[in-house]
Amino acid sequence: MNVKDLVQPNIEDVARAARVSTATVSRVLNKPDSVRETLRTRVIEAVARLGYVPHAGARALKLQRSGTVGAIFPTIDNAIFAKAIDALQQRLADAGLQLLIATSGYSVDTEAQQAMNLVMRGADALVLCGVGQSPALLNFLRQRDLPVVHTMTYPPPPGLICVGFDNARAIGQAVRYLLDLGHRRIAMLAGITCDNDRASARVAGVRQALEVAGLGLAPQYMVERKYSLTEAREGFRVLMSATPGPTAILCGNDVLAFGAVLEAKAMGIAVPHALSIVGFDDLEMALHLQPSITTLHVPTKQMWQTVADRLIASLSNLPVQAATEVEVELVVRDSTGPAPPE
Amino acid sequence: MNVKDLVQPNIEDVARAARVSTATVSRVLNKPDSVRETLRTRVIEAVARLGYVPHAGARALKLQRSGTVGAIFPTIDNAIFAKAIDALQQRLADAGLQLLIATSGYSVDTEAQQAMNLVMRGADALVLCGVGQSPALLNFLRQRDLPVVHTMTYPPPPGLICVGFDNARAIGQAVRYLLDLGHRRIAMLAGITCDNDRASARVAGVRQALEVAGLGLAPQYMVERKYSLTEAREGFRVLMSATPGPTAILCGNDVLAFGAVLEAKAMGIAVPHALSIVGFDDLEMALHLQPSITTLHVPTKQMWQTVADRLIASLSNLPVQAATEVEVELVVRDSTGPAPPE
DNA sequence: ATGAGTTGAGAAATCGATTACATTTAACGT
DNA sequence: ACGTTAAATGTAATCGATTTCTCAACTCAT
Repeated sequence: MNVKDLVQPNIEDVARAARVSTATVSRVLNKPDSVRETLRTRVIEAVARLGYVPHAGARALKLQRSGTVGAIFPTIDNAIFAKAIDALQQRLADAGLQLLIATSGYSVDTEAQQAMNLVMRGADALVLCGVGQSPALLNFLRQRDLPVVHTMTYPPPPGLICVGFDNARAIGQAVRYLLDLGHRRIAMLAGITCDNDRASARVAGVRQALEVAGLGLAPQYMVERKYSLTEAREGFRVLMSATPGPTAILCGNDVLAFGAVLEAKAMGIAVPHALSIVGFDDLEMALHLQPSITTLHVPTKQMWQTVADRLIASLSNLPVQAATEVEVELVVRDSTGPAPPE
Repeated sequence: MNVKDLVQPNIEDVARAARVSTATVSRVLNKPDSVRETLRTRVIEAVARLGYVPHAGARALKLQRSGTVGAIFPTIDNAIFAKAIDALQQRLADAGLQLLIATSGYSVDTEAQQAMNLVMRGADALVLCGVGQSPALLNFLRQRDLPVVHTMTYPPPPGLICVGFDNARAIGQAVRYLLDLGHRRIAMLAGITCDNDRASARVAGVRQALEVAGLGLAPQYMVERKYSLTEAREGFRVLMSATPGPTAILCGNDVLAFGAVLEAKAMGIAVPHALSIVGFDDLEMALHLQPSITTLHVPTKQMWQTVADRLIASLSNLPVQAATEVEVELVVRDSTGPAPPE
């Protein structure tokens, strides 16, 4: 028992060592100004000497909040989410909040499970990607009255708090840009749309913009692949095997675009002279690859800082703007150009 | 109060709803076989109906463990760490453990702070990168008798548990390979070595291998830059401005190598004919870029699964192998070739 | 039908930190 | 020096889940 006490000192051990009550120790730690100097230094010294660290579980139990925010990402193996986590974590840390991260692997069931997990671990609020959660999960969260911020989509269904952008409208810009360049045979290398409302919205946005121009997205001009270079290259080859081949390809995100550009180079297809390629996200690499990639710039850092701000406001019981839109704009680089002559 | 009860039901609410004691509810949740069928179904039904989720804080308080493992990475904005997190998380999840992630931004002070944070949040064990932690932190962890696994380095100082590889020896392979190709003017584009024992070891490994060959690493052939494409390109230009310029460049990791290759292309330097470039890590992109990049392959997934296994063993009080080495091997691709004639 | 043995379920103590409330100490004016 | 008031500190109840200990109920052999 004596040994155990040494290993994990609790507030009582500190109190004893400083010859004060536990209440005083707690006060020194939480509102130092309410304790007189002499005792305060005694307590601080005892804390340091024993290596005391408050037990967050006990604290959460008593306070009914954990100072923790949970976020569920589809994956973290994608620079766009890595940046998101960085931005979110920093902003939350400034407000004294700790970020708990979980991944769903693009499955709504895993997402629901992870959400439960985070709630159980005491998350005071949650961040979710998109608005395509399982109804059971959304009900559960509503029932618990837990602050939730949805992201990466806009506008949200009524009742949801959301910071994001309109995926369909954003990619529509790119479609119109390609149409203006004279492209008519436009294909799409999309992400997996199942369980992913953002990927779906991007496809829908392409369809819609093409229809406005009296065109369509033929089945052989539409391929879905996972977000990896290998998958992208393979999907690209499938698209290029259509006859006639497309003169422009819109990609579901930059990873797919990188794969497309790299495979085009490997196949000896000149980009942009024979084929235009457009990405989505504007990862760092998009600027550096040769050719640099025309893509839709998402203000990731700003968006996720805003997400953090909404969370902080929610947790302070301040009024929160339900829907916030961020601007996505087309960045024209070297991977796109006029449609080749017939 | 009634409303509050509805929002966050506790075990007592469930017990009341199922007309049993709280002990029975707990038993149903933790060892279902010890409760008779009739009561068990009543409890399960009540749990589902109320949307009850056990309070992890209260549980941790009573059980004196949280089922949680903390990991501190320098950053997550680097595919190598993203992969690491994925592998670690999955393996831990299989064992019923939740991963808590924190980042240090390559600062030992932040690392120590985050470690405290994770300990406070109840982490039952910790994963740290390298062995360059602050002495204060190492003392604290030893004092608390907390299982810690160090990674990405080998061999560890006595007393530390570690899964990793010998950074100096690994990069030594690459140096000898370049020497064999006839290179004599070999430069290094290193990561920031301050507070980073892995980056330092890689530099030391290059120095050592060059000295064995009777060569050295001249100051103008050595540059440190952050792990970003923009920084890498700038650092590359600095190295190439030396006279005479190097014929081969070893990079601290693949991100730096990507930057070097991209800038070489932009500057019209032929790789590998005029200049050889070697990376470290073997990220997916290394294979796909043109030219593909010669690099040191780190078995990331395997390594991190082993880390998870060591953690799980520690937490089960099983004996744990103190030091485990994984193999790093040179993967020769298109970014390296014979030294150009004088 | 009775008692031994077995199984199932409840009552209550416990984990560590916080804080309302009670009590002590200090400060100050007269 | 004394009382009054304000500030500082202590006492003990509380948060929710687990588990030991205890007791009740049931099975089965005699």
